[in-house]
Amino acid sequence: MSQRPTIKDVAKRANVSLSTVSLVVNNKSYVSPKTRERVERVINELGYHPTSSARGLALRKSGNIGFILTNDHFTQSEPFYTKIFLGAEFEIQKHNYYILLATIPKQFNASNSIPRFLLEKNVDGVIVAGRVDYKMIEFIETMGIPLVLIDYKISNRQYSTIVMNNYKGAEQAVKHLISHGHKKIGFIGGELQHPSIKQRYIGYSEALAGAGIQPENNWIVKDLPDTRQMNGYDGARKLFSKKECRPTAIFVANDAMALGVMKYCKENNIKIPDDLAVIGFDNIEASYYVEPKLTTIDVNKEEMGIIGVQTLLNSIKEKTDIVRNIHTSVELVIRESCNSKGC
Amino acid sequence: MSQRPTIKDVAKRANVSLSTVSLVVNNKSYVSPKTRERVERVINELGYHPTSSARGLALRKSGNIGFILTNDHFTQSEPFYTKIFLGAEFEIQKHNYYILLATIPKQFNASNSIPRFLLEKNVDGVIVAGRVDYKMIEFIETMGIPLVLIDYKISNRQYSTIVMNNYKGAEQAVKHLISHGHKKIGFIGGELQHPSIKQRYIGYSEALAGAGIQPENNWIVKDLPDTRQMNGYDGARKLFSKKECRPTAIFVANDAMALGVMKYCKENNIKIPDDLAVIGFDNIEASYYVEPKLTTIDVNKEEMGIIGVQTLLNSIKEKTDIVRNIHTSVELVIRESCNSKGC
DNA sequence: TTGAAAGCGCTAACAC
DNA sequence: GTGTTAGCGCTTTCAA
Repeated sequence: MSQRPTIKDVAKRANVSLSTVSLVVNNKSYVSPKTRERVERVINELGYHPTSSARGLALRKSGNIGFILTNDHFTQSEPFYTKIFLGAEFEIQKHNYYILLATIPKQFNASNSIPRFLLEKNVDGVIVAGRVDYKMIEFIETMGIPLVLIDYKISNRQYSTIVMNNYKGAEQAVKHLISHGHKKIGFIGGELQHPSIKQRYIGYSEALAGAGIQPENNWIVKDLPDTRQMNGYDGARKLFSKKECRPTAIFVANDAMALGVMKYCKENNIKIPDDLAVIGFDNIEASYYVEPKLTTIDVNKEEMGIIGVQTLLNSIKEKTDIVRNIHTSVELVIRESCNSKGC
Repeated sequence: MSQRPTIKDVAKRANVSLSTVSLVVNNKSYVSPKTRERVERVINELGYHPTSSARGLALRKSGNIGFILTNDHFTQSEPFYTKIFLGAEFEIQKHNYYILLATIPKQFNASNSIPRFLLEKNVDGVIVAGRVDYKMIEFIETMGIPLVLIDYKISNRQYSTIVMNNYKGAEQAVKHLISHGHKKIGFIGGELQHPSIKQRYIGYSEALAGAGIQPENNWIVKDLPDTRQMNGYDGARKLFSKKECRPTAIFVANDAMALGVMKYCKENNIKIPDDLAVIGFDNIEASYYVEPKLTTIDVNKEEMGIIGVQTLLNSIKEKTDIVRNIHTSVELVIRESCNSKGC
């Protein structure tokens, strides 16, 4: 089997030196049109292409970026992070890079959690998607590798970050409710420490304020341990335990909890959307096949991956340390859990 | 910023030669316990790791495999091929390889369809998922790169192939129908040239034969142009145009067409499952939120990716050209489109 | 058992 | 404008 041609073969055949070929291939410095033409002809004849590892070695660049997320995020059935990943894969191709994927345990452990591509200098930059152990971030930073975080924000530290526009999404949700005539609009949230949930709460509050509505305290449940479905259920129970001044609509901080709310309502004969309008956030897959289909805020996961790649590639190109914080678009998806009849 | 240590640094500090360090790192030949211990200590002190591009250059191996699929397969909303891809990503990590992804146009065009990683010697093997232009396959073959095809079979040529067990799936579907008391079981298929559809048809025929049932000609529609939903609709129309001897159940060669059948039935007041039992194939996402939910054959997409990786890695390791043909598991998913009431 | 040296294929000063 | 040369960091004969 014939070996593939090297730069040497091209040089020999074109009667020029290695460096001339290199110059032609990389469009560097000036090469006379004649020799350029000749070299190019030979390159085509031979089907020459530079070998990536040789070039990588000489340039100390790999042409790859790393994509890190935790195991559980990669394997969970709701394809949130995998969609971000696929969006990144989609975009990276246009830039002639490749993505190397590594999933790591939730708990950082220096001996086995460090992606091999970091150790082996096999990436020129890294995207971290979702919350990972902060030690991981620190490690990447000490290596001096450009870094972009997607759907994860670390307070008090300056990293480039891509997050969905939680504030705006919440605002849209609440405005939608208001436009349907609702005034008593509740909020069910999980851990407010979670930066996304916090922004959604702020969006909720300010949207109400903007409409001149002063929310009652017992419309709001924000002391839930986390954002899983069961907490939505519990939140609804808390909300409806008090008879007086019940909300007619609820903005739930994510779809998982919204599903819990719907379950509670079904069990307690509260009709959605007639007795109660419900609106979620995230547009998870389950949200479009519950009964009634859930109105929610769609998050463009692929876009987050695409913009993450663009942002990272920019910081690789620039040597300066510009920090960018980008909020990606969200969109109200109107389904059935909230209609005008209820007003 | 301190440069990362090289093999040279280790050698110097441990007072040995480069080659000794290399031997230790790679567990080659015999190194005296003393020096091995000393070298290993220094490696840990310095946090040394071999650089992938340097090693790749010396060994003429990249440590990567390529994953090729067509653009339309990558971007289509039904995540069939992306699930195969994610399964492959999941598996590859265990083997200390990386996957480089390339999507190519449906129509092969030598100037722009060839993944860069092939040209730049950046992969040690390739997985091709789904049907691609045969020229692509040929090109990979002439490069002498190990190849595995997933969900694509080329007749008359010997390649390692991973396909779902179409035959068995069809058999299970039909047996399920029979176990519900159905005897008049129809088949709606698309292009029988498609190897998967063909196998499903054979599975259907033999399952009937096994039960001593001789299918009528007008139970069977297999002259449809392709396997899209509208063809299922048309197929159902053909089937029901003849009044006499209608089937009481239909095995449809894929879910997309099954959805078309259901649409036809809804429009023509044929009740599923009471008037007609329907069973599909593929377990696409839509199949679990149609009304009624479709009983179907699940294809384990992730497993196809996992086994694809294992198979490819084996052929990379062996230098011999063993060809493997693997049929991955399928599973009957019982939902609502086919119950006992109808019998 | 270990070391010296050549080579993997490419880039980048620097010289001419 | 183009060639010479010295690396980039590693592996692998071949000697000792």
